[in-house]
Amino acid sequence: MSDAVDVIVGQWAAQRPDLTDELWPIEVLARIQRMNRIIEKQLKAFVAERDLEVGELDILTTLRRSGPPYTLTAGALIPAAMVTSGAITNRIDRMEAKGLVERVRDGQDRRSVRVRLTDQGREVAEKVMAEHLQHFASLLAPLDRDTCDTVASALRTLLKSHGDTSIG
Amino acid sequence: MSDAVDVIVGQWAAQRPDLTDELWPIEVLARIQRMNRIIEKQLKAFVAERDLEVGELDILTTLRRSGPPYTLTAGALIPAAMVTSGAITNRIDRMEAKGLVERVRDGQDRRSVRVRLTDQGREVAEKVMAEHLQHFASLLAPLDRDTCDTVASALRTLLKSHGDTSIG
DNA sequence: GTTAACAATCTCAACGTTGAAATAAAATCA
DNA sequence: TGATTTTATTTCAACGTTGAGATTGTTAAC
Repeated sequence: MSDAVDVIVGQWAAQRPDLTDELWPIEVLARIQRMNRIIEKQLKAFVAERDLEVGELDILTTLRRSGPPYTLTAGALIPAAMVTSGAITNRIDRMEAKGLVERVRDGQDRRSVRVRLTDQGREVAEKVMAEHLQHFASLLAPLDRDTCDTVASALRTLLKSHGDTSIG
Repeated sequence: MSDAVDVIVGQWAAQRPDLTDELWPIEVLARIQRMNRIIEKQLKAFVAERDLEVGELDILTTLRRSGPPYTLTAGALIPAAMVTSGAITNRIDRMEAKGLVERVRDGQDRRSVRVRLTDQGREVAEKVMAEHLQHFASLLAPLDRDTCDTVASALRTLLKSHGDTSIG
């Protein structure tokens, strides 16, 4: 059976037979793009039920998994989230208003802003992360673990080749 | 060697050992998300060199691969692009201003808008698509064809399970 | 043939991100 | 010390998308 990308590739093969041998990258990359849209849509619904935004969940989990004292500089959050500095400032603003994080000026380097999970923020993070993992698992239901491992490994190779090797 | 997602998973395993067995979905889904950001960034640079937007390339290629007369209704473009109707309207507006497409009112159903590639639009599509495929291939350089096929197959299964089986 | 239900597109305000410029602090060097 | 460069964050206008509602046209029911 075919998915939407099979249809796309089939149309190209019919329209431009000369390109048939060069369509294979679409099979991978277009599927990553389409799957990403599905993930984002699912994630949006998931966080909406918990009064969060997708970007806020991102900050929440990044701070939680960094371990005590659940504090990172704004700058460290940029590569972790793969967004620009302006987006991080906005997210912290919103989360600070919600009481999930607080800004702490660094005594050593007053240019830096240390973003710290509040007690409430940590509570939310603990609860949401467990649910988030179950939700994520359900999205992968049709694949067995071996297949997931194979895909993960290939994507790791790809990400490394594009320099996505560190988050700080 | 490890990528950014390995670091993330490692942090979680250290912080929440009780969740260790449930982290595997991250290995796949976080990598899809991060790879998607890289694809989008690459694509943005690619189209910028050609005076296009990513969404415009999407419309351009969708119309081209639909075959003569290179015409689809606005509604048909929605599932193809996986965006909302408002986004399609905006894209068509911009592309019409650039002379890449034209709106043709359907004589049969005057609610419908048929979006047609202009001659210029088709010329751009032909040229850009070949370059686009080469660019896409270069993004997958570190993977061999068998691996690509395996990943594509797994993602196809995933997409089908989420109902992404048709584009119109 | 009129009314109601449905369908396709457009409108528009709200939203989050980008990217460049501004601000402010620290580090480097003369 | 003072001047310059570098670093960290914030600001802000522009941009594209979303999602709800408005608009316009079609189909179905009576």
